[in-house]
Amino acid sequence: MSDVNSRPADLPADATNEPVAGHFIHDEIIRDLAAGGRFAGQQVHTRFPPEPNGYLHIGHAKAIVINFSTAEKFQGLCNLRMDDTNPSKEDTEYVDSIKEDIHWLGYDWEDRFYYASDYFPQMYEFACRLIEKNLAYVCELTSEQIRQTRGTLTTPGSESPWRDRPAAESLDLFHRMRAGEFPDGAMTLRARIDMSSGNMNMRDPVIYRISRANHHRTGDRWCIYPMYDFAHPIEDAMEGITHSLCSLEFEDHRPLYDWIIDHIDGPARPRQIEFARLNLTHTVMSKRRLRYLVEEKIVDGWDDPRLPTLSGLRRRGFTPASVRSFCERIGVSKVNSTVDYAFLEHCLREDLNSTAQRVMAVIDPIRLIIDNYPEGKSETFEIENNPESPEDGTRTVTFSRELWIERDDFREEKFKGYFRLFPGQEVRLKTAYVIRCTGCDKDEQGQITAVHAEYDPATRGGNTPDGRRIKGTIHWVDTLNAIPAEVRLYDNLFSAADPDDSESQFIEHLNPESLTVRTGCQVEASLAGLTPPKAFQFLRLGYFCLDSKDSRPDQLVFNRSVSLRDSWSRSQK
RNA sequence: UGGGGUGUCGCCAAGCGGUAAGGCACGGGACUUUGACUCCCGCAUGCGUAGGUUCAAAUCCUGCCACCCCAGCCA
Repeated sequence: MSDVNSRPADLPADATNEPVAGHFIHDEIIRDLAAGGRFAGQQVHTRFPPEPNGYLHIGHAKAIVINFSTAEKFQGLCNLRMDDTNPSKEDTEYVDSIKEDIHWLGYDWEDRFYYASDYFPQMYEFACRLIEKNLAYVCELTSEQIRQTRGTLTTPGSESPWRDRPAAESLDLFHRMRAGEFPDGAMTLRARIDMSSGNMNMRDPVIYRISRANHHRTGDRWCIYPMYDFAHPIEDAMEGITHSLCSLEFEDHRPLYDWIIDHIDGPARPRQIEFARLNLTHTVMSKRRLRYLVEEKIVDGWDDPRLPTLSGLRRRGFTPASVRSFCERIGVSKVNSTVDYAFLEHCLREDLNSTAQRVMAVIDPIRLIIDNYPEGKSETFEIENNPESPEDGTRTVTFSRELWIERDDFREEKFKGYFRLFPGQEVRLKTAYVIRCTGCDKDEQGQITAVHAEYDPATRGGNTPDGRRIKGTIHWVDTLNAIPAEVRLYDNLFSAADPDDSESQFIEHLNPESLTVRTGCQVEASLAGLTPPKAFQFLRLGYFCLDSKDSRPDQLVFNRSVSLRDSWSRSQK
C-alpha cells in the first residue's frame, strides 16, 4: 500500500475525522456537512416517524436502523415521533407497542419523543400565514369535485372557483373551519400552487380537512387536521431535523415538501432523501394484508411467529442483534428489491450460533434400549453448553439403560450415505458411549416401537481408545428424567416467493405447512421450570425459544426460530 | 402519450473514466463427539440495449427498451 503520508499506517481506514460513506445517503450527508454544504457545521439530526395505526414490521426495522444508525455514525441525534395527523385511523394502543419494538431493537430516543399533534397550534399558525401570503385558500369544492378538477396524469387540472377569493375571506373561513362552523368535508384549505403541474402533488393539494374524529391525544380540541404533506415538513422543521429520510413513494412529494419549507419561514430547512423500502420473499408486508391475516384468524394475532412483524419475529426467537445485522447488511439504495428470506435466517443463525446454549431434545421420540447396560444403573456426563464459547461452561446430563432418540435416526436397513443407526451400525451417543445397533421391536401393525443396541463400555465420553472412527453422532435424552414438551415447527407463511404476484390472490399462496405442532417431545431435564425469554440450540435440530405466550414452567412450549442448515436432507431431495 | 425514479451474477450490493468488491443462495472439497460451526475452491470477457466520445467506459454523451411510484379531504 502506498500513500503513507496521508494517514498513519497503523490506523484503520476510517480512523480519520472524515466520515466514511456507508451508502448513498451517507454520501449526501457528507456532502451536506462539508464546508459550503447545506448543513455545514451542523449536527446531523434524523427521526423515525411512524403513524400509530398498526404494528411495526421488519420493513420498519430497516427504516429505524437507517435513521438511528445514520445519526450515530455522524454523532448526531435521532428522534422518535408519532405522526398522528389522522385521528380516524390512529390509536394510542399502537404507541406503546411501537416504543417497545424500537427499544427491543436496541435504540433509544432519550427525551426526544414527540407527537405530530404537539405541533397542531404552530401548524395552524403557519397555515394562516400561508393564507395571508395568498399561498393558500379555502376551497368549497366537494371531494368529488376536487377529484374531477384535478385532471389526469396526462391532462392538466382546472382551477377551483374559490382559488382567487380574497385572502381575508379565506382566513375568516379558515378560522371558522377551526371553530367548528362547518360540517366534515364541507371545505378544505388548499395550497395555491399549480393546477397544470405534471406532478399531481402540486395541483393545489389539500393541506387541511375538517374531521370531527376524536383524536387519541387532543381529543376534540380540533376539528380540522393537517394533511401529511403540510404537516411533515413542519414537524421536521420544528424538531430541527437535518435529514428527513423516507421511502421512495414520497419522492414526488419532495417538491411539495420543499415548497412548504420555503414558504413557512420555519426554524429549519430539513432535506428529504428517499430510499427503497424492504420487501422479503415468502411473506407479505403491507399493513392491509397483515391485518387481513390477523382478522381472518389465519394467524394467531399480530405476534404470530410466522409474521414479519417485530413482535412476531421476537416471539419466533429472532434476536435484536440479528435483525439489526440483517438491516445493516441488506444495504440502502433506490432500487426496488426483494431480499431472500434465507438471508434473514442466515443472520439469525449467525448470532445464535455464538450465543445459544446447546441442549438435547428429541422431537419425534422412539425408545432406545441398551441391552447390555445394567438395569437400574445410572451415570452422569458433563456436556459443554456451547462449543463455540467454552467460557459458557458445562452442565450435567444423566444416562441410563433406556433413552429417547430421534425416530429418524434409525433405519431398518442401511442405505447409501446414511450413517446413523441401522442393524449392525455403530454410532456415538453424544458425549456418552458408542453403541452398536442390534435391531428393533415392532407392534402388530408393523410400527417400530423400540430400537435395541449394545454399548461399548470402553468408549465412555464418546471416545474411542482404539482410534476407530465413528462417523455418526446422535443426540439423546434419558427416559428417567426427560421432560415432555410441545414444539412448534415453522415454515414460510407463503409457499410462493412473491405471494403478491398479479395473477392470484395472495391468500392462495398460503403454505399449509407453515405451522406443525409436535406434542410428546422429550427434552433434557436441565430445561425444567424454564421461563422465557431464553434461546437454545436443540442439538442437530435447530434454534428454539420458549413461546412467550403459551409456555408454562410445567408445560413447556418451544418455537423453532430457525432450523440448522442441513446438507444431508438437502442432498436427499 | 404528463411527472418522478430505477436498471451490475438466482437474491441483495460495492463501484463515482484506468480495465467487475463483498454477502446470501448454489455446487465441490477439508475438518468435525452437532450431516451444525469453521476453512478452502468454484460461481458476471460481463454491468438493460444500440450507438458515440476516449489510449481507456459499468462509470461521460445520445437514442431506445423494461420495470416501479403518482390522479385520498391516507401516511
